[in-house]
Amino acid sequence: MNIKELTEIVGLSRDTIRFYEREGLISSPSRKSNGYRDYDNRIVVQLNMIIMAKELGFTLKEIRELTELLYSNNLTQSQMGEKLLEKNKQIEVKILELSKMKALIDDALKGMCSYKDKLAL
Amino acid sequence: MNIKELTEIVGLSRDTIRFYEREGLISSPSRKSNGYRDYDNRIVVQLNMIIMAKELGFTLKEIRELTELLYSNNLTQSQMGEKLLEKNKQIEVKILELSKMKALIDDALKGMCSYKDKLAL
DNA sequence: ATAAACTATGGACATTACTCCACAGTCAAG
DNA sequence: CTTGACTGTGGAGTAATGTCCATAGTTTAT
Repeated sequence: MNIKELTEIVGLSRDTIRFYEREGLISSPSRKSNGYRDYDNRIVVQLNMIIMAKELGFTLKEIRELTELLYSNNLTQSQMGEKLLEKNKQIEVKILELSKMKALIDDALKGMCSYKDKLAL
Repeated sequence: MNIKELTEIVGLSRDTIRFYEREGLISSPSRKSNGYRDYDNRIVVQLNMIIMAKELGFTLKEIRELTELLYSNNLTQSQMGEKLLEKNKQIEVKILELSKMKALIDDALKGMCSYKDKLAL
């Protein structure tokens, strides 16, 4: 598919997709005979992953590292396992922090009269 | 307390703290007679909240909105409730997305475990 | 009283992550 | 064959989020 169609599917701009390509977050797609980029369907999943990860506070650099990891062949199993475990731990921390924030807001909603005390201790 | 002590407690630089003050994420502390900022303990909780929220992908603008919300007096209960519910929904989405990412990584790790004899973790 | 460590301010600089622009080639419709 | 929508490239511009610097006043220890 052309880049236009891809932008409509994933909701990223042409420039952003090209930017991610330059930055190595996605691999360069094959080109048609006219030089146009020609994407296949796997790119959609990859870009949605990137969008999600960004919303969760991962930087592009971290995302690049993680995807390189998931697609890489030149790491030993133990190197990869180590890094994946590390990422997993990071994610667990984030989930915990979100739960805390959610509890805070839930509390605020529950007892809105005394909401200030929750934050200001 | 002076700003130096605060930087040591929360792990943010002097400049960052001053930046957050300029940006309205934290309110201006009172000053000593010599002009030095004089922080009380509540600032520690506030800054830790900000750090957490940032790690979770909230922008400073969003964080400012949320804290303004929590400290505001000029909102009706229903306006506030509405916004808090909205934030809560945002957080739930983030938790869901993190769970998805975790599942993905867990899968990758699981797949590797079929080769666990070779793993030296 | 001097040095070392701390504080203040305003403004310049840096990085990340886009976003826009100018200019040019390609393609499909009328 | 022209027009409009699409694509390509390289490079400039922008917003968010800090970070650094020059200059100057204050405090504490020796």
